[in-house]
Amino acid sequence: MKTKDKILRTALQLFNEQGFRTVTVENICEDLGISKGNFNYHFRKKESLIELLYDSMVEEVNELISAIPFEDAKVSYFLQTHQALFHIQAKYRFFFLNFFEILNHYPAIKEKYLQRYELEKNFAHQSLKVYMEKGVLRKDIRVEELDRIIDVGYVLNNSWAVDAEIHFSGNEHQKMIHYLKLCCGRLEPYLSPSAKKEYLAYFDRLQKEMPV
Amino acid sequence: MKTKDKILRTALQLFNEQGFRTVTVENICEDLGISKGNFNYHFRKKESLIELLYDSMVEEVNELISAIPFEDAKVSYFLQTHQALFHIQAKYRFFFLNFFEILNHYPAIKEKYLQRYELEKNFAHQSLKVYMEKGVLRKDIRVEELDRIIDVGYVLNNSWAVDAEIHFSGNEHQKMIHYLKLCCGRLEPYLSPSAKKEYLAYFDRLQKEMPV
DNA sequence: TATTTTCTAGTACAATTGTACTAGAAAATA
DNA sequence: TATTTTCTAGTACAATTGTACTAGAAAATA
Repeated sequence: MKTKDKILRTALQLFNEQGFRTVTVENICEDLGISKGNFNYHFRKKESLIELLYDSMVEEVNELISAIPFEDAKVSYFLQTHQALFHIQAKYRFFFLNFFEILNHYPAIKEKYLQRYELEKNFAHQSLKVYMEKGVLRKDIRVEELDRIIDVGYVLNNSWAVDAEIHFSGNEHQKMIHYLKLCCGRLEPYLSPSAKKEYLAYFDRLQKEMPV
Repeated sequence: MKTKDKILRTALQLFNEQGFRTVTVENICEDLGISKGNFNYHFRKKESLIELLYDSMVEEVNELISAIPFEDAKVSYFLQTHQALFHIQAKYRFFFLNFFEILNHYPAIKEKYLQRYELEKNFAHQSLKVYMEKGVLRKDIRVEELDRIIDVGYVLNNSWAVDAEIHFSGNEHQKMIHYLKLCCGRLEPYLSPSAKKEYLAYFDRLQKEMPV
């Protein structure tokens, strides 16, 4: 592995553990056993670390989204996608732990983020519409309620990691299940009976997959 | 107003605007037109600013909670209390903008926070139980769903301010309505018919109160 | 092999920041 | 009025941090 990649990997790890503000360039170098000069050769600015890591995350999310099967709408796909998304978010959790501060300090990242936000919101709207048409969701959901479901989803996706860091003490698998339920459960009262069965079955299965 | 209070007020304002990490002691002194030495006389540590501000917030929340009328359960009380809570949170929003970082850097605050968390969670459980008994909420809500409603409420309460800062552009009143709906709307599908009417009427009224 | 490019360590330094300390003004109290 | 307490400004300084720069090693290329 090249030094540049090692730096990125170590930075990500330390950022996730301590928050990006607390971690200094020197911490990263120390942890990695290289000199500050070496770091400086690969990254002139500390900022570029954050931006590169953000870009990596976005790339992973993009790959995930483009792989969603659209033809047949199933709750389990919804849950599966969210599960995968949560894994990516956990991998880059420093970004969510310092959400406001990062967006405030790195205008380039904020702009990218806001662009994605628009795209993803449209995407969510379309998805839910398809779900209603295909009978996964009840058809009598008011537009206002649908909007709220989407908005809440966004807030929860951006903040579950903080809650997990502060409150959750359990293994990674349990954490995943807990927050998946937390975020996706908002659909529960709107699911059609068959979809609700599928929903509950998904989590039963997930619970059994639990690694001892 | 005493210098000490002026410092607290200015600090709060700057923290809310720029995040507590960005704001230096010097910024506060400059904004206030006093010397660093003066600041240092009133507050030996920058930390104590944060802790005092946190305590003020908790005190205001405590007053609010202790004033909740318990005898007759009504949705509008639930909404009213949340509205008041949101005002307090907006007043001290720096705390929520830098939630993870503050809890991570100030163990004293984290401990206080976690203690409150337990208390408030029990409180929420009791409240919802009363609501179910008195027919505000449907009586067939599963325990798991009830837990989720409470957990989601907590996450949303702690993170709506960040979302507002990043995404919302409107006046304070509109902001309040938007995020009140966002957070409290999760009860909507569980409300009894009469309570749902009350719920919708509350927001209709709120919308009309709108200051031009 | 000779030359160029890539990489690493080490040093230096400016900028930032919190806070300790001193001197004396202003206010309160005896 | 004399004395004590509270408050303010100003200076000094240590600690932290990011990054520029130099010298030379290591690797790649001609």
